[in-house]
Amino acid sequence: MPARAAKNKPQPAYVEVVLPIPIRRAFTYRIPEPMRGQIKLGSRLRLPFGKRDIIGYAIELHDELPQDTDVDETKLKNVAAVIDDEPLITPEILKLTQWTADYYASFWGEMLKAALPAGLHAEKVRAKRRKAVRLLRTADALVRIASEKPLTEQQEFIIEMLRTNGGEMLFTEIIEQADVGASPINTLARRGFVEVYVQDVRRDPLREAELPSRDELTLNAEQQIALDEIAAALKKDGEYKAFLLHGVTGSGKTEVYVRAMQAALDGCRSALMLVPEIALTPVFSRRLRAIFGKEVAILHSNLSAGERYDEWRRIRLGEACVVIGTRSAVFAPLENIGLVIVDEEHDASYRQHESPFYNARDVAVMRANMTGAVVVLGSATPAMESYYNAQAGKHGKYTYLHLTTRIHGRSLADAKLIDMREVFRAAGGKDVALSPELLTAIRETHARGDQVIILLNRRGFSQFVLCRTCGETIKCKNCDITLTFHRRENKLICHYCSYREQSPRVCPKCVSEYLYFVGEGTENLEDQLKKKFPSMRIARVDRDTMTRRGELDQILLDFQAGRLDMLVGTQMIAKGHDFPNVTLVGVVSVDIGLGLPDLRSAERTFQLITQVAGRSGRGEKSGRVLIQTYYPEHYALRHAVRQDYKGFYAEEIRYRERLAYPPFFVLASIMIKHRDLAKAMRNATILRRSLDTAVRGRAGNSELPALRRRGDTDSGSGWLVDSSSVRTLGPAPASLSRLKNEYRLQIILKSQSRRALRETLDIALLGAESLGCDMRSVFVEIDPVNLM
DNA sequence: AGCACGCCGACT
DNA sequence: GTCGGCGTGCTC
Repeated sequence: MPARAAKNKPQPAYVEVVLPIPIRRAFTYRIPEPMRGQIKLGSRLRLPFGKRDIIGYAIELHDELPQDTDVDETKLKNVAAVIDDEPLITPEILKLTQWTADYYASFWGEMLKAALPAGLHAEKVRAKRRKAVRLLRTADALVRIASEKPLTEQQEFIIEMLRTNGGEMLFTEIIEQADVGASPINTLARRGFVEVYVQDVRRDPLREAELPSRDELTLNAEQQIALDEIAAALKKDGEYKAFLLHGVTGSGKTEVYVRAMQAALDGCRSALMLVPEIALTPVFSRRLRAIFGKEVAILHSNLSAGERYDEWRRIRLGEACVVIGTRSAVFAPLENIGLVIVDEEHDASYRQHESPFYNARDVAVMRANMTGAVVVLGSATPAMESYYNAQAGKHGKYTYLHLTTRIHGRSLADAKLIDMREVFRAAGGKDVALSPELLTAIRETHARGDQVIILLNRRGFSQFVLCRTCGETIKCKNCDITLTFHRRENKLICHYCSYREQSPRVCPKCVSEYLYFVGEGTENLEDQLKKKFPSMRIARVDRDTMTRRGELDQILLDFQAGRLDMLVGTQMIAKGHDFPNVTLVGVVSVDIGLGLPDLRSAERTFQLITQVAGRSGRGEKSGRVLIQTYYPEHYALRHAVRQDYKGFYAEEIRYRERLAYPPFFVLASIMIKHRDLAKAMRNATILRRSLDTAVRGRAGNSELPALRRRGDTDSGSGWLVDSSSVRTLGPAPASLSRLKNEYRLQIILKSQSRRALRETLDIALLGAESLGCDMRSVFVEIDPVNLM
C-alpha cells in the first residue's frame, strides 16, 4: 500500500466505472494522485480502454481495493482525465439510470450516455443562422446552359436534389445527403444556378399562427376535482402518489397539467412533463413559454445539438424548473421534483426501440417514486396496464381521475363503420381504396369550406408487386417481407432495411408480363385524391415526406391556418393537434394492423381510431368520422366507433387474461440474430437450455411457493403455477424471421412476477455465455411489443 | 461496441 | 506468393 500523508482524510484511490458499451460489468481504475478528490460519483472520466480512449462514468469510489475483488492491482490502468469539474450526472440520475438499466436488462453505461444530451461535445460555434441554397433556374434554362458547358455529375445531382426538395435546402443538408463537398455547390453558385444565402435557422413558424385563445381559463367541475386531488397530493411534500388522468379527447387535460405544474412551482418544487414525440409542436411550446417564461426548458427532438445542450444546462444549473420534453427528458437533471406528468401515456413513442431499451412512461413513474413526487399519467385512451393499475382494489396502484365532458360542451364526433367487403362487392370485385360514401362526404365537407383528415396505415396499405401468372411476390433480398412499390421513384423499397431495386417489368421468377401492383400506398392515395378533387389543396404527411426539419410543423401550421384543405397521412396526424375546422376524418384501412403478430394490435387500433376521431369537430362545428374496414365486427372497431373505452377495456382485458398476457403476466423477449441460420439456432438452443436450468434452479430454491390453480384462465393446458414461476416459449422464428440479412429467432419468457423473470433471465444469460453462446447475437427486451 | 489476432480466397 | 475477408476474444 502506498504511503499517504496521514493527516489528511484518505482520498479515494480507486474508482469503479461503467462504460457506454454493451458490457454488464463495471471496471476498476486507479486514480492518479493529483486527481484524487476531484472525482465524484457520476463524474465523466476519460479512460484508456484496450487500445482506445473511452468515456466512462464513476459509479463507486474506494480508498482501497476491495478484498473480495478478483482484479489484479498490477493490471489496473489510471484514469486519464476528469472531464467535468462538477459531475453532469446527479446522484438522483445515477440511481435512476441504474434502476432503469436493471429493470430493462439493459446496460447502465449506455443508459447514462442516453441520459445526457446528445452532442455534449457540439462545437460552441452554434450557428443561429445557417447558409442555405436556393435553386435559381428552371429546368428548361438548365438544359440550355448546361449544353454550353456540361455540369459535372455531382452538380447535376445537387440540382436534382434541390428540385425534389422544393428548390431550397440548407447548405449542410446538401453536403450530407448528396455526400459532396462544399465546392460543387459554390461552383454552381458562381455560375448562377443556385444562390447561397444566410437564413435564420430558427425561423419562427409561429409567426403566422394565431396563439391559442385564452378563454379556457376557468376549469369545469371535473377538471377542478382532478386538479384539487393532484394539488392535495402535492401538498404532502415528499410523498409519492400516482394518478391516471383519463380524459376523453377535448376534455381539457392540458389545462389541468398546466395548473398542476403551477401548483408544484407554488410549493417551490420543480415539474417535469413528458409528451409524445409528435406532440411537442411550436404552438404548444410557445404557450408554455408564455405561461412559465424563462423557467421552462424545452427538450425538443428537433433542437440542434447545441440548442439541446443549452436547455439541458439551464436545467442542470437550476435556471429552469419546468421541463417539457420527449422520451429522454425523463432523465433531465431537475432537482427537487414535485410533479411528473406523462401526457398521452399510452403513446408508443415513449418506448426506446434500440439499446438501451426503456419505456419513459415507466421510468417516469419510478422517478416520482424514488423522489417522493406526484406523477400524473394522462390519456384519452389509457394503456391497458395503466387502466388496470387504476382499478380500485388490490391493483389500485394509481388513483383514477376521470374527465368525461368535452370543454365547451362539444359533442363527440359522429362515427360510422363502412364495410369494405360490401363496397368491394358493389364495385364488381374491383379493388377500391375509397368508398363512394367517403368520397361523397369529402365533397360535402369541402363544399362547406371545412377541412378533411384522411388517416391510413402505411404498413398494411403499401403497394407490393404480385405476379398474376405464378403468384410470386417480390421480396427483399435481406428481409422476409415483400418490397413496397414507390411510384415516384419507380422503385421497390424495403421498409425495414431500405434496400431498393428498380421495379421489374416482368416477373423475375416466371418472366410473365402480368405483374399486378396491389394496394394503395399513401403516395398513391394522395394522387387518387388529387385527381378526384382537383380543387382541393392536399398535403401528405408520413415518414418519407417528413425528413426535413420543421417541414411537418410547416404543414400542420398551413393546415391550421386554412391554407390546406386536406391532410393525408399516417399515425403522425392522429395525435394532439387542434384543428377547429376539421369536420371529417376518414380512416382508410388501419385495421390491417389487427392481423399483425402483436399482442397490442387491438389496443393500438382502438387507440388510433379513438385519437383520430377526436380530431373531428373540435371547433364549434360537430364532426364526422368514417372508418373503412374489412372487419366491421371486430371489437376494437366496434368500441372505437362508440368511443367506448370501458367497453373495449372489458373485452380486451379478458383476452389478455386468457392468453396470460400483460398486465397479468410480465413478458420478456430474447431475440437471437445471426446471418447464419445454423449459428442462430445453436445460440438459441444453448439459451433455451440455460433458461431451463435457471428456471429449475430457481424453483428448487424458492421457499414453498404457494401453488395456485390457474386452469380457468389459461385456455386449455390448465397448467399449475406458483406466482413466481417462469415459462419459456421457443425458440421460434420471430415475426420477421429474416431482417437486414439476419435470421431472427425469438424466445419468450412469461411470469407473473417481474422479479422472478428478471432473476431467471440474469442467471440464464450468464449461464448461456459460459456454455459458449455468442452473446453478441442476443438482444433482450422487457415488456416487448412484438411477439411471434 | 471497437479493435486485435488469426485463418482461407482473388490479385500485384 | 501477399491483401483482405470476418469469426473469436478481450478490454480494468
